[in-house]
Amino acid sequence: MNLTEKNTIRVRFAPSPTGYLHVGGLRTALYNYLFARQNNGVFILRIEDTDRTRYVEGAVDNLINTLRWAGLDFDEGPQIGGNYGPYIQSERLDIYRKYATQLVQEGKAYYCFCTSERLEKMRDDLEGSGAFAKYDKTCSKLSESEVIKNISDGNPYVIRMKVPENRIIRFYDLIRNEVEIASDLIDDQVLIKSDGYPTYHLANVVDDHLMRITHVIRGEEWLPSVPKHILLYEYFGWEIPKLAHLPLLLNTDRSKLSKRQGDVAVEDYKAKGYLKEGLINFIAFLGWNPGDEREIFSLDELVKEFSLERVGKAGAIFNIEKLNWINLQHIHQKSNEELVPILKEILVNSKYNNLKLSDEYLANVIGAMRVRINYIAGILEKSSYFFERPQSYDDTVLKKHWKQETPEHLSKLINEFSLLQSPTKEDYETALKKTAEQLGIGAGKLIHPTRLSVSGVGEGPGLYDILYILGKEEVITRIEIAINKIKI
RNA sequence: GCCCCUAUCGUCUAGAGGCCUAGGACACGAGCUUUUCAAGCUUGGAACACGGGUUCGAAUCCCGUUGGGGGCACCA
Repeated sequence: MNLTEKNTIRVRFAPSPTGYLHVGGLRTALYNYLFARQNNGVFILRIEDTDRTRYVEGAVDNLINTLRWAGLDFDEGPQIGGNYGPYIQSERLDIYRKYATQLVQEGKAYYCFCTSERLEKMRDDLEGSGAFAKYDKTCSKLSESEVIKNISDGNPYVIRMKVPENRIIRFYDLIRNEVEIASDLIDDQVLIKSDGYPTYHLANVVDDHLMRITHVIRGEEWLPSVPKHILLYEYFGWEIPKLAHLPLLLNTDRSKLSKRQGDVAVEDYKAKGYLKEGLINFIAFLGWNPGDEREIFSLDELVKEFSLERVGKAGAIFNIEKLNWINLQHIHQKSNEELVPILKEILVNSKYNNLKLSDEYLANVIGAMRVRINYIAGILEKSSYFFERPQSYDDTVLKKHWKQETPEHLSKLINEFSLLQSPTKEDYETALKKTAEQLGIGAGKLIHPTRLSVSGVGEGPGLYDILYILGKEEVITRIEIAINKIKI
């Protein structure tokens, strides 16, 4: 290992594969990524799948795909490997056992044969006494022969770490500065579970050390367990990485961001047609800002500007309206053509999946709707008439703009339209205004009923844009249908 | 219950003792534009949780209170 390698900054994102990538997880991954990239460091993905009961099939691939979609490419991890693998904890069981056994031999950990029933009862008894329900260390007093007998009898066991009494454990956090916690408040943490898998605490410390992690950047929920980790680093004689605990992402009611109160899975936002640029930009600003008034950033710009020093300490509410606005700013920065693939994917997953529409048609639709939406699926929500004929006609618009004489006016308009040869938007406009003039009425008397006829609603892009996109034949057909269907 | 973290407009935040009659953005109101709806532009209202210190001077430092969040598992 040469000097440069030795000083390389190495960070990791270490999710558990319990389903989907949470937006909070995305932000943690993002901050790690930004920190790594701006320091020419290494960004590692490690899968923490030590809880077999929560493992979800396919979750690892899903996690990786979502991370890649967001543009957060990792340098070492599952599928791509690296010098410090394997990067999936369930494939490293022998490593954890080796280190746990070492601690037992050194008297820093011990076998525990207490049943979960006994532990539960113990906690129940302690409850109400006002005390913190800590393990009573019964098994730490077992003699070596008792331990050997238990093991040879096949009694299930865990390995617990010994936590010293009366010690104040101090540590420095890059975001929170000095933090101190009394060791008496820390339980004799289980290191190896009875199923042979390690707990988070052991696996995390061992892997961070073995993978040469220099900075641990993770959610604030881990702050209270840092002392356990510090103790483990001490027991092993390892250097403690720099720590940075990020403020939490919150629901509107200020509780930790969770399902039930809106979408929390990154893939849900992707499915709605939020741009990765928009989501990343928004999420970067939940807890960080550049210190000036700029708000729209690309991933590369974030890499340049990001700094852990500027990360805030208080939790931030995930405010979808701000996301919508930021996403729109990023939509502004894309051409219609660039957005076509996103629209296509949404259509494929919609009830319009059988439609065969040209890229040109879709680009035109995007051009017409792009300032009227916040995410691409909004096009289907607000202008389904580009994909199917109106199923109904808006009642309010009907009452306001559909008069006794309207059908007659529209018939005249259809005649005028039918004369046009491959009409442009301007041709439609000219034809409509000419018809209005001949009828001796204002253009509005034709515009509103025509819009209603072709779209079924009273809002949306300019009428002539809609007519142009739909095409002459379809426009005439739709107006005819409306004349026949609408009775007042 | 105990421990830890945290506290500027409704929301995201700027602010590192005087530049603050607290700035920006989202959202909201008004206007302009537009024979629709948006977008855009202009504009308005809106906050230093409270109480004590320290200091010539505090949103900024200290202490306490209150509020909020997180953690206390053979889950991560």
